Amino acid sequence: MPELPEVETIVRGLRRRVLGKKLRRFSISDKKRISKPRLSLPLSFVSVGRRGKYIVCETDKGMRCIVHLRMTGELLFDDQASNNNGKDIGKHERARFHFHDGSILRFVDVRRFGTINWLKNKELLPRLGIEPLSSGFNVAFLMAAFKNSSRAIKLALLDQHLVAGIGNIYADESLWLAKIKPLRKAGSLNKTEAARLVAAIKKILREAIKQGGSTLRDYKRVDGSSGGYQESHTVYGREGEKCFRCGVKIKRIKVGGRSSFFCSKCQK
DNA sequence: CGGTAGACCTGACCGC
DNA sequence: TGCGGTCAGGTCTACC
Repeated sequence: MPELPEVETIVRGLRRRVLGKKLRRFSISDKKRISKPRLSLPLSFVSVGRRGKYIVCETDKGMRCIVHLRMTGELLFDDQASNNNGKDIGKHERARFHFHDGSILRFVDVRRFGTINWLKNKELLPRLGIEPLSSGFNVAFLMAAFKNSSRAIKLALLDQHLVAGIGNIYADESLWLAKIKPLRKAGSLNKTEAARLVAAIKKILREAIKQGGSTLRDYKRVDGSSGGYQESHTVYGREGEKCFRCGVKIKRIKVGGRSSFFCSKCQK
């Protein structure tokens, strides 16, 4: 489900709600892909951050809690008063963080691909590429990273070891804005195109964060509300509809097995 | 190493 | 109403 903007939105929501709170219990109801920790409780979350699509919560007890939502994971915060009006989230709840003030944070995950790992501080996160919103992600970086690469540009953008956080939606949206076909060989971009792509990625990710991410199905903010950026999608999910730039119908193809939407006229 | 297909899961949706 | 096929914001492994 979530890509960088969705994960960033969740992280910002978590910061306001759980930072400094005392965790008194961590319970698991579906242990698949969730590590069974020996925690020294209570503990406090002293920071909540994001690396690529990972949520990283540091504690005051020398451990970090690393959450990856994969396709359908959600983190939903309930204070004592409201309970997110839980419909059927109980059915897919997989773990729960219980805080001293009675509030809880639920990990809900229909497809059960999501992961929660408690790591000692010295244990490393998976190796990840550059953050696309960092200053180091620039034309020089992209030209060097793509040099001699014969794979499709879209696949390069989805490679988390190269750039961390871009997924299927924002790859398509960025390529449309940069006027580059998803199947172009990554190594074939010239400097002008690389510059357009870098600018497009940053612009789209920033705007998507501003709108709280894209909700197509499962993704929700920690308060249960939906994101708004799906209203701004230019190509993703718009097969057969008119390109906002040139009016030609948006096409859908498979690239690396993933649905890819683009305009065959204005993306070169 | 690159490229690809399949695996991991559940549910929604579509056509018959 | 039911059945089968297809699809889904992600990533990992096996195999050519």
